[in-house]
Amino acid sequence: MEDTYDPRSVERKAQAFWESRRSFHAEEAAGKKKFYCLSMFPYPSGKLHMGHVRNYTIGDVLTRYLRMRGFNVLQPMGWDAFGLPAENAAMANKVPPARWTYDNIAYMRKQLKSLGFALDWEREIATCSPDYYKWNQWLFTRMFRKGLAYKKTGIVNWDPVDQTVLANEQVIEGRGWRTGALVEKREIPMYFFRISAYAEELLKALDELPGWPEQVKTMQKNWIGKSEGVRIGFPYELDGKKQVLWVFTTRADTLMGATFMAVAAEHPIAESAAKRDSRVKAFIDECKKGTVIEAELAQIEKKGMPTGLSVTHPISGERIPVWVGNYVLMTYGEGAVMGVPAHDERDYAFAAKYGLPIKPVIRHPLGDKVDPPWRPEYAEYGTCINSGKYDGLDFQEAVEAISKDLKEKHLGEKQIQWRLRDWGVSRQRYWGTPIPIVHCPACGDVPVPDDELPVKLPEDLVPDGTGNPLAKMPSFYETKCPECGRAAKRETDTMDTFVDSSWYFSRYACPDQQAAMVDERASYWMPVDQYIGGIEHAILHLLYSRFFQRVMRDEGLMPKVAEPFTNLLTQGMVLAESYYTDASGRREWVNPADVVVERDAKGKILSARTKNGKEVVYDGIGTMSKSKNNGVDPQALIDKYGADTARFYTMFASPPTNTLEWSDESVEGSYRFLRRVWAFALQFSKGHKTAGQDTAARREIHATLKQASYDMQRQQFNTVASACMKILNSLEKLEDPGSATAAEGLSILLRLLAPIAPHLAHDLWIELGFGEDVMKAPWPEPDAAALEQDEIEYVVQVNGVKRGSVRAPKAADRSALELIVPSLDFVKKHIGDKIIKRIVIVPGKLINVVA
RNA sequence: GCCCGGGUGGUGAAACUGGUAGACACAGGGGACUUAAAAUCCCCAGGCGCAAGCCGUGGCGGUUCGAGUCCGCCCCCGGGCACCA
Repeated sequence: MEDTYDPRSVERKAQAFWESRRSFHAEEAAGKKKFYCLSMFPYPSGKLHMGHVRNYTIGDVLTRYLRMRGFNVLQPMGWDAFGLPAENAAMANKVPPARWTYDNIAYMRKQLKSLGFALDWEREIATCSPDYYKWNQWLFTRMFRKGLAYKKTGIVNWDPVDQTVLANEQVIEGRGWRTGALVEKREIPMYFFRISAYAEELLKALDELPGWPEQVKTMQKNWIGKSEGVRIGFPYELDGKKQVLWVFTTRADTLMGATFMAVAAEHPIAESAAKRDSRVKAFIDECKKGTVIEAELAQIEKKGMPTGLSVTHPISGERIPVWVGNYVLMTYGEGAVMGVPAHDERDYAFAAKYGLPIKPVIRHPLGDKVDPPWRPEYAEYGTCINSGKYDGLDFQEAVEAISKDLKEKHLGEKQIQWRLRDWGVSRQRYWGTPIPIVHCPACGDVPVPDDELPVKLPEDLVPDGTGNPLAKMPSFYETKCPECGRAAKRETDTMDTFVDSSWYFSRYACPDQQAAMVDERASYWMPVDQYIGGIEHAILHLLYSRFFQRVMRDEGLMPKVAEPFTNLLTQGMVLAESYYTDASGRREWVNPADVVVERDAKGKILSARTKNGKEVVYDGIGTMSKSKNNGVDPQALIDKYGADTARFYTMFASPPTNTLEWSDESVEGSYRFLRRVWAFALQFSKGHKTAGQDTAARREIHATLKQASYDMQRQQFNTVASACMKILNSLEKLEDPGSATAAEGLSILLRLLAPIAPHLAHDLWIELGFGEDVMKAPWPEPDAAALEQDEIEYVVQVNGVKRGSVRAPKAADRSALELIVPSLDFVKKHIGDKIIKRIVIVPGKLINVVA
């Protein structure tokens, strides 16, 4: 073997070995227990960033570990290849998105290969390939026929200058990112997936996912948002016609305290009021300005305007004024709420602002009155007061009584309301899956027949930022109706890229299948046993995937699989600082690698400039993203230290679920460790082999192994890496580096290291003659005999504070210890003349004397 | 604003079910080797204190023989909020 560790040649050798043996090729095998390990596929943005390296190393460590445990492992890789950045790049460089995307894929594939991930590359897929998106279209047509895909209007961000729909990301402080124009809301027809039809099942099934983090399940539960309440009708007359304004409330017990109604700007009642009252029209127009981004809407000042209309209270018969409120969402319930200012914080603020009456109807912990300022107690459940026949009822009784009375009047009944909205999938963009619908003047919306799929996306277009180029391309959209044969127009919208990522994991099982979306091989591999990806996907991607799996199940594909992911590991984000220049009024993001920062003693940034002296603005720390240009490219790291160091370091730096502020400062240490492993192996290989045993060292090594095995199972890889270091420390301290203990320790070390730094482990395993393939070696087991000890060192506390320790024979029981401890000098000293009340003993560990 | 996380030395972190706070490293200081440097090796190291000892896991309070770990309130940071992926 070489005298020094040369990662380049070690890694080349190992990768050639794996390639020549197709080591990572997975095949369905009936007898062996399968394990499908999957990391979220990357968007081919150009280069890998540290988030990818972390994500894929986590997956790789797991699969290599499970291989050693004897599982039939599948770990595939592919590309989430449709999306907005390709269009942005196209605009900037005048290169078609297809070309840009395929180039990026080629480069990133090379990077992934150089990291030595145990991936089955024979199953690679790219979602922008017609072979793949054909099945998006195929499933869409099934869903369309079943009514699971349907058309209605949706609200989008509209850039009035570029005459184009903007993604939320392209709206910066209420303005279009390219034009700077104030963004408007616009209603357009779109297709939706009826995910709401599965709301109940998606919610319930969360309870049967023990392998998912509680955190994620809670987020999904809240997102689906099941609430039980009452739908209440408030009758009114408009232009001589009797109508009813419907609201949903979870607080029907407060109905008698309703003093106003608030409707969304898009509500029909608001629109009809606008026709009569120019002030209402002006207010609604005002509401329609700005973005559709809910995070921003939630923070704007709550404003309203009376419509001049009033409705009748269904119980009391009182007249109640109807307002338009900018805080009422058309997308939740029926776009109207009843205002009960005495018992709802938002309604209170609204009523206080506009001088509307506040009528307390619930006895709260502070009494019967509601005086300013608002107190959270006002919203608590309590007994009804000032509510006529409902006085004295508690929450549940009041809801029952009121909903019963409303039902008799046909003005209400109990209802379940969901927060989850149907999934809008239409995008007015080019680089995505064409929606397979033909618009026929006679037949309406007609799905494209199976034998005409896929509707292929032309790959040579270059978008210019003024809308979807497909809509300007007659050769794409001019077609004939599949039903009547008359001239018709193809849909030019494409699908949300979340559609692509909602089922790709099943396609990996059978990427070559031309005749079907998936085949029986998917039933073998699915569900994914371990899914790994960023916590940022906790809701949308994971929920959509759970929905799609059920749609596919109900379509007869993989009939036994409802949940796509049995176990979920949510990787913490890799964060980096971001900087921009603001010279032209448009933000130009500067990569942190190109920024020189000056800090004060506390680490606060004093000034930041680019390497050529331009002042930049610090934008805080956040997730590595293409849009903020703050991704740290791992390539320099790999070039300098090799893949094993990059892998080892990312695992060592923190546990997988932690967010990680990237710093490559301490990479050196990981490299130094791998070099030391090499150096020790070299020393061992040159030394004389002896049968000598070192009991103390063996105990250390096996104790460390025991902990490392446990940590491996609970996926805490940073301490597995530490364990490798500890074992090497023990080995280096051995008096005889050729001893049997050294041989045993090395064989344990290399196997622990094999999942994390596989190239080095592979090479040394062969060089030292342990075998021909470390991946085929069994995972090491700690030897119970090596862990045996005759004496135990007890920590001794007095009143919970550590004062010393005492060695006692392993066999010493409680009464023996109780006898020894009070006579210890340091115990006597700290007890003084106090009386010992009790002695707490934690077996094998600790003794606490309480005085 | 709403929902979900996180906060431990100068830094990344460890401490599994409440039981020795800071394992393992990085950066740092000191030393050895070297003509010198790199590399390597050895030693030191939470803060205050000569020491005994005291303080210390974002802050305040609580439960407990004992709290980084459990409970309550607050502060700060990150993720998500439906068209970034």
